Amino acid sequence: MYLNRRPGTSETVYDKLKEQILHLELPPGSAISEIETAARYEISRTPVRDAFKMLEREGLLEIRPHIGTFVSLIDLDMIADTLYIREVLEQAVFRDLATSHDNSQEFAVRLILQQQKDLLDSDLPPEELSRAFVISDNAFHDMLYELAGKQNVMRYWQTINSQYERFRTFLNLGERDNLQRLYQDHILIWDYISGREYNRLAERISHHLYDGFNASAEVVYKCPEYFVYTKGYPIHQITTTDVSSE
Amino acid sequence: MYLNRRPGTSETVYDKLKEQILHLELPPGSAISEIETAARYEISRTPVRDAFKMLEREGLLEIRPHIGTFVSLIDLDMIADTLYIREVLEQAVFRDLATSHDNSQEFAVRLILQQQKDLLDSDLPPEELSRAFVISDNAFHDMLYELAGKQNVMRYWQTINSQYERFRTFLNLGERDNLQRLYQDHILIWDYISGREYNRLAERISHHLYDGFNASAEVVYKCPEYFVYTKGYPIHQITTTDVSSE
DNA sequence: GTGTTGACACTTGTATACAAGCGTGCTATA
DNA sequence: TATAGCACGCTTGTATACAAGTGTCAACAC
Repeated sequence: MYLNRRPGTSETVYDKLKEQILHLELPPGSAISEIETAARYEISRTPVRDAFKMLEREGLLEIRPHIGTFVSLIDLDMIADTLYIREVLEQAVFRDLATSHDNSQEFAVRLILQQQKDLLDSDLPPEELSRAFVISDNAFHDMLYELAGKQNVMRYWQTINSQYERFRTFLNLGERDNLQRLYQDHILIWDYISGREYNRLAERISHHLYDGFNASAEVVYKCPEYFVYTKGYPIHQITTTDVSSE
Repeated sequence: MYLNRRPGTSETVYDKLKEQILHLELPPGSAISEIETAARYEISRTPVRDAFKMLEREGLLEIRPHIGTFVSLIDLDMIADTLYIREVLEQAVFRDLATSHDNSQEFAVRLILQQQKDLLDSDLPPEELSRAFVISDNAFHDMLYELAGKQNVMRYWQTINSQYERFRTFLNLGERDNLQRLYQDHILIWDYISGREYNRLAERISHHLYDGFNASAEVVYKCPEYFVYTKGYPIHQITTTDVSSE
């Protein structure tokens, strides 16, 4: 796709903004101005505009000409589609890996799994723990894709992954039990790959991906203004118009 | 992802440039200047730069700061990965469609297939024929994704599809036989969906996608300077350096 | 009191001037 | 003649001024 070029001003701003959006420090729906951002980083509007355009294409910003730029709402229907894509791809890639892998790859994988166990046994504060675990979680999946020789598949997927990533930081607010379940899933997934148990593998991958998503209803209701449904109906009535005529 | 906004200057330039790149009117490797492009469309550099940045993120342009901007080479390894992704996704989506569909959808699909038959029976010049057929081909696949309720999956895929699209215009230079085979595949694919013949369906999808790609070696050799391999080795030695020391 | 209208402040879109970096080719020198 | 060095022209990157469109709100007419 696109090579990582040397860190330019645009890229720096892009990275910082993206991190803030993904960590919900810039909450969905909030306004974000070019001029203000430029002033904050003490640069001109041009690189800020570049960064905004990139974030718009990833679906993280919504630029309304002559009106303003806003952090996009989290589209749950879009996340469902994204998860479907990942489910299908991951089942195929991991299946390929199970077919082709040899035991020489065991060590690298076990290393990451041990790291995750150590994290869970540590006494890190919830927020720090979840951040560290998400990183290690991604490393685990990256590793398996790489072992299967399908790094680019992972890379492609990441270009549409931003929405899901943001949703996940919303979920993982220190729920150590969830992280524990993810870790157990990782163990199982690797065991099934090693043992070439294709059916159980596919089933566990699906479960692993949708687990957090399906259990998200309650937490979504806590911040309904962050979310939107593209296909279906919003979870609460927009209150700007009167509905008495109905 | 990102909504289609009203046609702005940037988007217009983007569309025109993309079409030229995809149709190889701007050949891979050729230089393309911001100033020159701006002059050609009688606009300033700013919207041109926006368009360039977008095309860069799609992998169609390569912007080398302070050196120049070039139409990217066609990366055959990347295309292979893209095809893999499409193969996996399409097998899953079409399988879902086969499971859920009812006969009310028959008419719309048959309409497109009839259109393709008419195209093949017509006496259009090769280039026009292949262009029209590619459009109808995409419509066929779009339709099936839509019937399966997975429009977004198709949309996601299209964001990484540009490379393959460009490669396909390179292949389809009036090879009526190839188009005939594609049409036959479409007939079979729809028959297998209707008949819920899952295994044959998956097999035919793979065959359908890789058919043209695998038969491409000879045509690639005709324009080796258009192509590049990311993972493997180039198809011909770069002649800028002497290899006598080996 | 209510509805309309227009000025204003703010946004992003566009144009342009300037800065910075790279490559080429000429030139001077050994 | 060969080579080192420098100047120039080209590129994209950045900053900034201006254009154009939108929403707000206050003033005014009814």
